[in-house]
Amino acid sequence: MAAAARPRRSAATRAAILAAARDRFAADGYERATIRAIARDAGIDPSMVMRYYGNKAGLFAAASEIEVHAPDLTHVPRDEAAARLVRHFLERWECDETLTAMMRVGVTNEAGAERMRGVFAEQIEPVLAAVCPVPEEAPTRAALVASQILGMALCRYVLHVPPAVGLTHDEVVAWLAPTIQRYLTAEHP
Amino acid sequence: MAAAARPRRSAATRAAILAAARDRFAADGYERATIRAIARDAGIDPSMVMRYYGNKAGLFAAASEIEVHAPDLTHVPRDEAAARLVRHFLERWECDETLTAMMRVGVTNEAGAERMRGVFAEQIEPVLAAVCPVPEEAPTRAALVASQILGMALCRYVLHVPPAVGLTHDEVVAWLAPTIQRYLTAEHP
DNA sequence: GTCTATAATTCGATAGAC
DNA sequence: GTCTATCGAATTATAGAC
Repeated sequence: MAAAARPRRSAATRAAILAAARDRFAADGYERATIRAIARDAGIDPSMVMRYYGNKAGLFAAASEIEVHAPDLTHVPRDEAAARLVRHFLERWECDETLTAMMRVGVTNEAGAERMRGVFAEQIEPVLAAVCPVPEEAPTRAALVASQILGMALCRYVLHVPPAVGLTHDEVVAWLAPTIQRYLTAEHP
Repeated sequence: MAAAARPRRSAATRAAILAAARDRFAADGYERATIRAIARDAGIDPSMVMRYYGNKAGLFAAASEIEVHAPDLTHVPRDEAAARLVRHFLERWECDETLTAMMRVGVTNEAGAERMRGVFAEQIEPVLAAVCPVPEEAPTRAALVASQILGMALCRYVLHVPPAVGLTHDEVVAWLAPTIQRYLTAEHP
């Protein structure tokens, strides 16, 4: 018991804070998610949040690190790329509420919007550019793809529009994939 | 000087409050748009807002009365309906910031989300149902249409994703209309 | 490393004078 | 009909004890 005698729980505490922050930001958005509530959820004192993350903005920045993990489409048959993409985002969205948090904050907070633009530019655009016939059209095509995928996520996971919620994964894929496919590879209209 | 002697400015004040509220809700969302700031913009005292609208929720309810004015599609050639719809919403969105306010609030506030679902059910669904071949498919098709239109509005007017902002009206219509047209009338996949 | 206590703001809402 | 004054509650953030 020389070195690790006293349990240093800082790592665990940090993780608990982050998890609670993601929950709260996802559920309430930036303004209504209070440090106090996050600390209560994490079972620690509000001042610990400040100690570890400086301030509320810093906490959000840490809690909203997004890894979209967009699938590599270069080795997918061209006519299956869109379906693969749609299914990926459905599953991604449903297993990680950070995406909902990012949406909630991105809509009401300029820093959040900037973060979403960053995710788009660094994680979405490059993946789609890899399968885009004309490179200089990639940003536009990626924005179109994003508009449809984010729009479905908005209706389904944030606004809870009943007919959008009621669709199965297969139905969403069947409806959206042809759209995405066209945005990806169809001739510029 | 019997009846209307003293200038009763209540109507003008009410209108000024509403206009300022729409601005603030659109710019800041529900939580950050304060009654004090709205009153300052309107050039009156904060207590007037309370007097006229009871509380903040009442003010938002009044400020977010939405009339989408979706065009009647029953007399439009079937293959032009989608383009008409897309162009209508582009123009509508750019001339009335209430729509942006509704989006900002709908994403972070349950009352706002309920209002958006109401607009969808009462103003969007019926218009699309009128041109939907199979009536019972109307809600699903309307939700798909909404997902694409709201998604583009989100990227373009709220998140300001550069490639989405850079598109002209004609380009947006050219890209989105075939999508909407398929959601409206194509055979259920 | 954790918590108590509190400073400094800011907000929604109310009471009442004019 | 409009404004002044203010209450009570909630927030972020800090200082410091243990």
